[in-house]
Amino acid sequence: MIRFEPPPVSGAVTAAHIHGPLLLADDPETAGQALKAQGLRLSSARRLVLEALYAADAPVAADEIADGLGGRVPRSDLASVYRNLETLEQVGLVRHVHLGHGPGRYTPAGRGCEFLVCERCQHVSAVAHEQLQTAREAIRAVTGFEAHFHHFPITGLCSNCTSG
Amino acid sequence: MIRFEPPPVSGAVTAAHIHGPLLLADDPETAGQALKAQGLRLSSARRLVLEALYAADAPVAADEIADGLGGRVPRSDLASVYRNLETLEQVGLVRHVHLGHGPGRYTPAGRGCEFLVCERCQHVSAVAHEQLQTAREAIRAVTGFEAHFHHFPITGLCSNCTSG
DNA sequence: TTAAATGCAAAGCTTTTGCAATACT
DNA sequence: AGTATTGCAAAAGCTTTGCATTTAA
Repeated sequence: MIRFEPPPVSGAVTAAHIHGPLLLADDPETAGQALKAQGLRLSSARRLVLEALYAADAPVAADEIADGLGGRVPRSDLASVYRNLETLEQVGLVRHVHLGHGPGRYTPAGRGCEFLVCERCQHVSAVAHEQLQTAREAIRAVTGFEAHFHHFPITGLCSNCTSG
Repeated sequence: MIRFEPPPVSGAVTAAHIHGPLLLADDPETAGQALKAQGLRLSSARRLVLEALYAADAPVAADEIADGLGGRVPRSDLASVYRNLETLEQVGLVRHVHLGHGPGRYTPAGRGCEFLVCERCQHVSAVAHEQLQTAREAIRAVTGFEAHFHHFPITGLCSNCTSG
């Protein structure tokens, strides 16, 4: 295994994000209570972000939340959305992923799934965390690395695109 | 396995990049000849980008190339660097990856390695393509998905950070 | 009451695009 | 000679920051 030092030059890779313990909340209300339990305020802007995250059936971008998710929730200020997403992520209620180029996407944390993105058809699917256990062990055996598959998806070809 | 449609809303995930066949060139000169063999011109700006890519020992960002890699090669225009990196990638001579937040990073293609990034210490390491074969098979068995691990790194904890 | 959070505006960073001038073949 | 490519400048897309005002506790 080749080892690189962390990229040396300007614009070096920054900490992707800090993984604290994740909080499992099944709905915006529970998540809101968890927020308060952390000593943070549950403002209407935050409630709104939580509602949007739980209303969506897939990870959403900040500007989609600010735009009110196409009418499903009230619109709000983009900068506040970003700030609140960051706060929620620090507290462990929200997780943010990159599914390709374009904006980062946010989703409630604690749901224990990882994403697969097809390079050919761009289809995004999700696998339960445990389903990747064998793969994780294989990687660990060979590299000593404990793979999480959080934050970035596994890219490749979906079953449709390999068989076709 | 849960399936999502491709994210529906504005700013949808865009094609990460198109994987044509990769070209293996061991040095900038060979790569340059491969370029010409494709009917493309080998300009001095392109030569420069190739030199920078091969001079670096890890994937580099476009602006680092434009800045002359800290004096190791002549400086050049950032927009042209981006355009040339895209051209080189289309031809299969260059591959571009994301190792974290911050700018994308570029590296000669055809070297057959994938990247591991530690979430705790941000250390970047590279594994030979074949070393991940077992992991790929495990993923395929469970999900039907053919994992490539190109483009995005595997994130998690390096052996240093798990044992510590 | 008062510190935390908001909303607006402006800036920052990465990447793309338009276009007249240049240089590769 | 003719066209691909360049270099500059400007814009576009995503995210962060400053600051006066509002609001949750």
